[in-house]
Amino acid sequence: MDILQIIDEKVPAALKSLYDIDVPKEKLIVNTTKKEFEGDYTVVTFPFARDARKKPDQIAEELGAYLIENTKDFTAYNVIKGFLNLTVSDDYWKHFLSRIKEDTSYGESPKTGEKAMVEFSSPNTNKPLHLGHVRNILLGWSTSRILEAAGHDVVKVQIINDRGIAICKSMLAWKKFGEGKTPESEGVKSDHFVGHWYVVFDAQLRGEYAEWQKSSAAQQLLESKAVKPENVEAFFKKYKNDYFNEYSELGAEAKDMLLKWEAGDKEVRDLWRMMNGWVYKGFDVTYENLGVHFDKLYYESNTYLLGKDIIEEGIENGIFYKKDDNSVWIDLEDAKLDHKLVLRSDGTSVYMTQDIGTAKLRYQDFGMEKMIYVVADEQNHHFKVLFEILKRLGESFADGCYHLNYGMVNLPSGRMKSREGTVVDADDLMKEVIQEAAKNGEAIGTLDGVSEEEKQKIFGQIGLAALKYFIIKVNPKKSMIFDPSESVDMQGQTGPYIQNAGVRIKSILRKLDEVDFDDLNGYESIHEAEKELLQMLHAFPSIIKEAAQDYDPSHLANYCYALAKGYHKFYNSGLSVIRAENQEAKAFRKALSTSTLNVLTSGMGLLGIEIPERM
RNA sequence: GGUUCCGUAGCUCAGCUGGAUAGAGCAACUGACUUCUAAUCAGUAGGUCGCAGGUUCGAAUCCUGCCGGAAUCACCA
Repeated sequence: MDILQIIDEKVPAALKSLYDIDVPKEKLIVNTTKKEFEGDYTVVTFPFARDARKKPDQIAEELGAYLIENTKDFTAYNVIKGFLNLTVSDDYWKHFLSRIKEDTSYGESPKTGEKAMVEFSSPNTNKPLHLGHVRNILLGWSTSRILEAAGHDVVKVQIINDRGIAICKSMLAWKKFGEGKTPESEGVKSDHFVGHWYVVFDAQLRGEYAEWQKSSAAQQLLESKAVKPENVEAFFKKYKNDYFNEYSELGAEAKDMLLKWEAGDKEVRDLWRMMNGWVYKGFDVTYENLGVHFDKLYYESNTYLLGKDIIEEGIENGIFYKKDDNSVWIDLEDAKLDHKLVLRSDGTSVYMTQDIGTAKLRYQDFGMEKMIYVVADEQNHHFKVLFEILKRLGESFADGCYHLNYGMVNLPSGRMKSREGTVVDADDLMKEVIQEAAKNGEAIGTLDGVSEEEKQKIFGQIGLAALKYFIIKVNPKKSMIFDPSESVDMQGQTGPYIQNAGVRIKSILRKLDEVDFDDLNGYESIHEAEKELLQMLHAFPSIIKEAAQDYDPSHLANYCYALAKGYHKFYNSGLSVIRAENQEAKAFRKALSTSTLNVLTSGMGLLGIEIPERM
């Protein structure tokens, strides 16, 4: 039985027997004992003092004595200022180690049968993926894996924003200026090729806008708005969107294209299919390189009309109301969310309408109990409203909806801006970290005998580990500063550091001769470095549960680092595995090393990080 | 202005439902490789946990108010 369960049961029983008091669960605080004190687990006795009408020190003393007396799993205790430090028997630890040493699924919970859907990535199809997507994808992917490990059935989906004005801009620019060029003809990765035309469009538009600013129409506008000369520049900067909609020729053409698309115009649809095809082909490569995939893709072009019928129905049920101008709203004031428009006065839908419809469609497709949206925190409000509406519509999964919001990724120089060309491209980024890993690897020279192909694979694993870990170790809620030079760090609290612990173990296991695992039961006196590892290994299942419950992979990332650090420490502590003092020690340390490797492999695997054979 | 999130070492971050003297990494400095992979380890130095109150045996953690930063509050997507 799990030692923490034993404490959970025995301590209340002891208090009942000693003082005839009943302690509620939340008053029982158990921590791992701090390094500077003797013991493994600590019970805090302050919360019992009032009911027991005794001093904490005395309670701790009596409780400790009782536990030693009545359980075989504790061998010693000490009391310091109301803290009862318990020492767990070596036998318990040896049994624990025997149990997990060959269990590669250690840490996973049994299947709950509960179905969870995770939506992540969900890019627009007008340009390649960038650093912001990378954070999103890594969060979504690892959260999916963690939920699986916690026993859920997980469906990984994305909604691809494949229609709208943005893609029309790329399409229009290619049509006008592309001269029939293709990704193949230019030798460019196909999503980057499409992104190029988006940039071209913006450049053309800016040129057109600059010209227009000198026109009489522009001057008239300035006069009518009474813009002062010193404010002209700022005014035009802000006015750009209005210009696009009201004056721009290119804007008119793009909007015309969008209308034609909606009308199903064959030429526009063909162009759209071709350019989106290019984008998907490029995305596939990026996803593959990142090591992620999806179970089901939803396309906005198929879902953007969904939800209208739900709104119509909701009007009849009094959930929505219609204004005089025919627009449809929902009153969410009692949920402190104001009123929200769900259908425009011309009857067309907005984002919210579509999301309501898509949610329902997904429920029809999969019948999930949980629905996790991995979307940046700029949309917090949107999701609050969405979930509230789903609740009022009586959707069964509404309570299981969760917005996994994460903060923006900024550069040391500030926000990424596409206009200023500071957007960090996902493909470039991966290439850079892998190059850095290769540079370091060649310098260290540990792979000198390895084939070139194998080397490239390993450098890829190391580089990606550095990048992924750098991003995933940060609490999602926090906006993060992404310093490219730090993201390629391979020392200290990094992915490669953790990989290195695993690689060390693999190297030892390769060289280790046959050992009878049963011998570990005869091992005497577990050392401190070994004990620390055991305690950390012991905590693994609860770390996964916690990460799943909080939808926070960073817990797991930090845990993996602590475990790797523990192993490096053990490794350097003079306790040799191969040259262990006897067979018992060898068996014990082999089991300890194997277990650590298994947990590192599982834990890092849940983060989407592999541990290479050597490095 | 309303709402939400954030503020911990020079920098990047941990710190679980309140628990012992607030921890890591980077950068700086000192040491350890004919050793089981030194992408490692041991050590030195670095702090008014934004500020002020409150709750209590105990607060970085919970509550309130300020200060500073971010996001959002569209008949945009």
